[in-house]
Amino acid sequence: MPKLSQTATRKRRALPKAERRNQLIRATIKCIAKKGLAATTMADITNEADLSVGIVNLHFKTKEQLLIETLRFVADEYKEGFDEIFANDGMQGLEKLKAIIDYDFSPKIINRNKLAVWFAFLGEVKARPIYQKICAQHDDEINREICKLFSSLLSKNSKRKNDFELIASAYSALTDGLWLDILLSPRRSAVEAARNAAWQYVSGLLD
Amino acid sequence: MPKLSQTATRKRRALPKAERRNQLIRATIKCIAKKGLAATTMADITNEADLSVGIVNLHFKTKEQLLIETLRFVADEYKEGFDEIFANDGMQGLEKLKAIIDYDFSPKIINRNKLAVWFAFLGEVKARPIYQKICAQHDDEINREICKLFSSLLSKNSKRKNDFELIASAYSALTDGLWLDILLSPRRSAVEAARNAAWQYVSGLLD
DNA sequence: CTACTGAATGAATGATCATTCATTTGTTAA
DNA sequence: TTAACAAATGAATGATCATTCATTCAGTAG
Repeated sequence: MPKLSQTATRKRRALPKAERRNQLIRATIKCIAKKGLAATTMADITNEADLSVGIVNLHFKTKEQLLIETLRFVADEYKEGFDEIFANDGMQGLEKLKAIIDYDFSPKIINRNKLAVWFAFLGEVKARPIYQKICAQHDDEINREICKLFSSLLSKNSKRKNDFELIASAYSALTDGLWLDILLSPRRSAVEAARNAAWQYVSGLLD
Repeated sequence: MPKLSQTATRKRRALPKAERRNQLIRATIKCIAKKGLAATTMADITNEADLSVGIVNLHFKTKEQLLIETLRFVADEYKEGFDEIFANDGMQGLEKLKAIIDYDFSPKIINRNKLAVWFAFLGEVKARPIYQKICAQHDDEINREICKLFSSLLSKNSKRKNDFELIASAYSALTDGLWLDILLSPRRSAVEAARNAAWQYVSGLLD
């Protein structure tokens, strides 16, 4: 029986592969947030994780692979929470949209480290098709869901009935832009203001 | 009287300092768009400019300095066009806002190379205060102007009279998000759709 | 034409960094 | 307990890259 946990874990303890990988990914997130994508080295990451330099190449073939899986980790994590809301049949229409907005500006998502990682990778997208692919995959699915949601919400509104695609993409863009805002100016008030701005946009559409 | 100009410029021709600097900045923009911020080397830049490796350190002290001035170049260029519109007293209120939207999605601004550069630097902002400072400076001024504009536009609308700050920041975030969208998915239709989305947001506020 | 100035060059340098792999050590099955 | 395995280590390696600076050369003044 291994007694892991708090108690002065000795060095060199072997961990299940999945755990080590997660540990390294978490360290990578911290490093990218602290030093930027361009400047984080393997040594930074393994120091942060308190492990030896060779370990990344053991669990991920290369640095590039670790970076890719780090991006995937952040993207998947967002998507999971999103899917959970969408799969909840207890909520309908406006209620569901409200839940999405709450989620998008909840502490789980508005974590400056993860925002920094997300935008660090986005910044390289034009040059690295693989990053683009990872980001685009989720974006497409999310956009489809948001589109459906607005389509049903607006079906009764004769004036905006047919604009739901435009509105859905504006909504997504607004969210991205507000996240960027929060990353750029981390005032305490920014998150609340951003949530209000998103909500105001939505409620403005529905009256 | 020096006779510079067109005629079959031989190699090694000395150029006014400002011209060389611009040439190097333009080359840097191309390289960042092509290879990403993390991967562009001095050699890439000087190759692109068809000059020797030593020249960056001659005209800019360091690579970092060149990068900073490249960011400033892109930021200043946007700001200049923006200021021109705002300084034009021939336009008022809604007309001015329309001009801003047209500008924000005009070919001059929607240039994928420059968008790529812009977001590449934004992606490093959390780690590099100097980039953050350059971006924030313009953003603040622009936000103030947009705020004033919405304030006057909404003054007659009793329902939204007091929301102009929230609306202004939502508008700016929307624009950023739409730019990011265009960078990520360079469909031909994206620019038109983005302009429409921005315009729809604004017109929705005013009725 | 000659001498002078300073812009431009690019080979050389030294620093940084990802990756490798022989060795060490923890874990587990027998 | 021991043998076999697998995880982890970190010194060594080689590649990449920013920066330097002695040299070359274009342009200009005398």
